[in-house]
Amino acid sequence: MTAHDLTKNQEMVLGALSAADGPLSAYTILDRLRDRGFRAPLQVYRALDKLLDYGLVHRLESINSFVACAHPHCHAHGSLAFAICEKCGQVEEFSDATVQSRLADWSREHGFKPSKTAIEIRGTCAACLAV
Amino acid sequence: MTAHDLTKNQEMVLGALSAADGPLSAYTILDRLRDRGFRAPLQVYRALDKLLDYGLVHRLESINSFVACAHPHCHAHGSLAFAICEKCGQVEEFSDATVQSRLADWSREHGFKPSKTAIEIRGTCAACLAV
DNA sequence: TCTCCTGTGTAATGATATTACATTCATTGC
DNA sequence: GCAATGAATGTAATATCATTACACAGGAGA
Ligand SMILES: [Zn+2]
Ligand SMILES: [Zn+2]
Ligand SMILES: [Zn+2]
Ligand SMILES: [Zn+2]
Repeated sequence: MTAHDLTKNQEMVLGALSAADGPLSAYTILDRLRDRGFRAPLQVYRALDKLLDYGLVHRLESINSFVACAHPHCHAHGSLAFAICEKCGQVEEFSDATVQSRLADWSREHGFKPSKTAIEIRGTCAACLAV
Repeated sequence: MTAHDLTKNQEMVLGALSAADGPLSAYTILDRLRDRGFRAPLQVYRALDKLLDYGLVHRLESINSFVACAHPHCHAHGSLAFAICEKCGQVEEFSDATVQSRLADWSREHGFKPSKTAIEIRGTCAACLAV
């Protein structure tokens, strides 16, 4: 895993996501970077595209948001799973080898060639349940 | 499972989804029902909300679309999975007990209370690979 | 230098989803 | 029957998310 050489915009977008305590929408990222020169959604989306390619950022399909990878140095990213708290917005990123292999089995058995898998559990996190 | 008494709008939306050969976006449904009196997105979204409640329709988070349940009579809908072909748009709905239980395990171990789970594999289906 | 490729800036547009408010309709209790 | 209630509907406006189109800037290599 080579350290990617990020451009200025990519650095800023990744910085915004890393600084956040939860996932951000593209437009929220834009707002947070306005005083650093960002003006248009496309600047954010273009940077996100690359960061997604590099595996430094993940997209949460069910909430149209993006989150910095929790384990960017570990390349073991097969099909990831996310637990998303609907109360506080916190996200836990995890992966489960059994889940991955079961889904891979299904794909093989059905002649389906997977390209990208989304596993997202929405609910309430332990901290919010404890309140 | 009691047969739900669908309203006129709900019937029409479900009908449009059932007649389609793949998932439809809310606005596509709207277009297909314009000559049956539909005028505004909200008419579609309201019907979809109920149909989702009843389990007659599923939402595909990763493509912002909706699909009629493939097994509406079988109530075994725990956490479903979908394989979505990016070439032809066909969707296969399935469920895997092992996947479900592994995700339930993770949730229990982390004190996370799940409410809705999305498992969506995008890729290329057997038919499209065969071309 | 010329060309190619990547990244960037900007405006406009397209696509998806919700809020707000008024109205209609069936059900229930009197 | 008739008022009260709650569910469903109609419509407009707005909010949110994402892409297309086009012009320009800079670096790498022929
Ligand atoms: Zn990650
Ligand atoms: Zn929480
Ligand atoms: Zn189903
Ligand atoms: Zn296909």
